[in-house]
Amino acid sequence: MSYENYHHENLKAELIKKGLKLLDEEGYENFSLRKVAKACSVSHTAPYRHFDSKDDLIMAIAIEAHHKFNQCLEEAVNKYPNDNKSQLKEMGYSYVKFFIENPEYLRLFFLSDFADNLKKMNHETCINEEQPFNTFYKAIERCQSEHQNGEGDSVDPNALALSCWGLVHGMAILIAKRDFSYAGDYLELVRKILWSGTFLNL
Amino acid sequence: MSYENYHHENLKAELIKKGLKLLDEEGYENFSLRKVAKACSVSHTAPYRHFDSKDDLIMAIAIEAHHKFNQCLEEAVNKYPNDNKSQLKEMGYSYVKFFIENPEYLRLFFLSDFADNLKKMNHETCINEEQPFNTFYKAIERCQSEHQNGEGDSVDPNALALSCWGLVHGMAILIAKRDFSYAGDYLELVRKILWSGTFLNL
DNA sequence: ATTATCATGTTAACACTGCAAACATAATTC
DNA sequence: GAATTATGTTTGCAGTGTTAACATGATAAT
Repeated sequence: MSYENYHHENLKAELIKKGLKLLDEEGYENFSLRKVAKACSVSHTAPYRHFDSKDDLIMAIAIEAHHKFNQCLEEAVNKYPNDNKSQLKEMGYSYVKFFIENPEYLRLFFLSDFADNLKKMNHETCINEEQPFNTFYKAIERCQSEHQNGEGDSVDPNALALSCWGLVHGMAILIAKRDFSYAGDYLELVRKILWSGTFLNL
Repeated sequence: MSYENYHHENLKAELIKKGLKLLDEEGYENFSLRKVAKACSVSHTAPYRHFDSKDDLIMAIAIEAHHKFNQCLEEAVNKYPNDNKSQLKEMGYSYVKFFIENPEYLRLFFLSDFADNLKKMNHETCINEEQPFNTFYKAIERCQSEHQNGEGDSVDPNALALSCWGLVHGMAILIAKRDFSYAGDYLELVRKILWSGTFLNL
């Protein structure tokens, strides 16, 4: 009993898809609801049947993008099923690579106003998405416990997590935004840093 | 022969000042030329006598903010006139502290579209501002040369610079944007990380 | 000194934006 | 079959960046 084209079959999904594309192509500042609507061949207020506001649509787009990101990180983990340290290094590498390949996601993930809203919302609704970095965080925790077993010296777990995460996060941003200029292959440089023996005490 | 109030004495400076304040108070997304103009008690097109566009004004504001930032970093350097490593650590600390205290500058510095424009512009005009991180970068170079003298092992200078800068940059962003949640004193944690003996091979 | 020019402001108008209200019609429920 | 819901359109408003036409204070040229 398929009603092909009720009005638009599945406008909500298409808005997200075309929105993500628009964001990629024209940048965050040039993103507009009306353009997305036009891309879907629909009136400029139609999106309001599916999203409360512009930020609401952007949030949906961001969640979609987060899925890609999480998938990317999980693939890295699966490469080394039994080696926590290698997992973390590979994830750090994928982390940087992801934002080099999708620089527009940086703004989408971290620096739009909605980012705060996303945090609030998820507290109430979908806990799954609350920490898009769950995978990353867990790997750090695993390394922490492993490391603490090894020696008596108490390494502050928070310090380890922050420095670990901060390093890849910072490198990703510096490279993606081209604030750090380097003649060679950036990803190779990152790989060298992460795989060096002294990387963050690991 | 001072003509107090030709029309406005020094509107350009006031636009930058009030603009910076507006940016601080209402955030990047809520910043508008018309609000700045109103804050200066002037018509909404008056800014166009001093700035080509909205981005042009924002850029001027950003340069102003960069001055504050550079000053902050230089003060850190001056604390340890003869100790390169301590300089770098203190700068890293100030780096993070600055963005914790001025979170709105994160967007202004790194994630607005204008950031790219700023880079282009400075290539042509004011080279001084091209690298707002000159101070930071130089300190890294000094540490590099010092370290390389010590041992024969060749530490890739680029790797050292990227990991060093990336670490503080990433921590600053994670903390300022509250992506990294921690019960204690963030700055104390950062201090611990930077002053730990194994910090980035230094 | 008068005149022309420049600097700095204002007002009017345009296209674009997010958003709300009133309306239309397909789909679903009772 | 009637009432209700879901999804779309049209209309309208306030706010935005930007341009053009105009006014006038300040400065330079003659």
